Amino acid sequence: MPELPEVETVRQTLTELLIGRTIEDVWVGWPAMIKEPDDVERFALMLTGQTIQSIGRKGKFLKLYLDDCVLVSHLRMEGKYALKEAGSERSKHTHVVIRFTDGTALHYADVRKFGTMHAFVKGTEEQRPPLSKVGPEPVGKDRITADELGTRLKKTTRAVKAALLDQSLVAGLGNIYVDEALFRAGIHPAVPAHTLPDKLIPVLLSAISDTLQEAIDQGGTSIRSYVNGKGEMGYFQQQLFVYGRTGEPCRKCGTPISRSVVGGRGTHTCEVCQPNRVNQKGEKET
DNA sequence: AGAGCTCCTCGGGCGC
DNA sequence: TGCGCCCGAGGAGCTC
Repeated sequence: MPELPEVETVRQTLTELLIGRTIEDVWVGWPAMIKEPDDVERFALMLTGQTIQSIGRKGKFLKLYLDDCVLVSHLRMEGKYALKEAGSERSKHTHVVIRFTDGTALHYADVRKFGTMHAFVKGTEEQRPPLSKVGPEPVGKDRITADELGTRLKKTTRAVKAALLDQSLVAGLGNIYVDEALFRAGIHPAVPAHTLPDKLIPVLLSAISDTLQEAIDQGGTSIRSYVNGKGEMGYFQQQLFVYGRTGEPCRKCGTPISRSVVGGRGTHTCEVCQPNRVNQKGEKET
């Protein structure tokens, strides 16, 4: 499932593959995934004749910059891009095909049909949803500061995991990396965000940033079906501490990894390495 | 503010 | 063993 590191890897591979290609026409087989403009014909018309200039990313959104417009794409659970020869057969789950003038075509496939695409006139995209709602980046030179992260976490009583999954609080974390980052920080996912001690905030930010950057360096995590724009798998799944390791020994202390539900999401923890402060006070059982 | 529902398909687990 | 059913997986937008 693509989170920030997978989207960043896709951004890098699509950059290699697509820059300079000019769109001949656009086929849409599942109109519901086109969110802007609301008319699919106009969506296709906006892209036709445009040349891909560069590809950016904001949180988990890809931004394909064309001459006059920007294509904003979210892969959600299982969205995938692949560059093919013109005339290549569409798979059962291919919902958008962008044909280029040079005889190649970009296929977008998505088994669950959860992915979305928006096309905006260039320059308006950051002011409009969905990009206007995306919070600060957790990696890179412009990443959120520990002070800012602390301020934001103080404002909510939700479980820290639920808060970190909120893309408007901080961008890019999904279910895999939030569990991994909280393990590395030694913080239990169910701890209410506003109760986190100040001294733990920089520890948490480093854990988030390091986890995501290491995953980017490994080409992402291939848990279900993720591949980058070239069809290659990632390797970070080999470094996971807790995600998907229910019952297996903790890599730090040997305690079996537990599974619970926090904020409605399957959650993986080492109950020894990640003490639940609420439990320690005896106020609430997990 | 935040919990709960919705979208969607597949595959795993279960019962017979 | 084989078939068919049900439910869980989950990001983000929506409602209440």
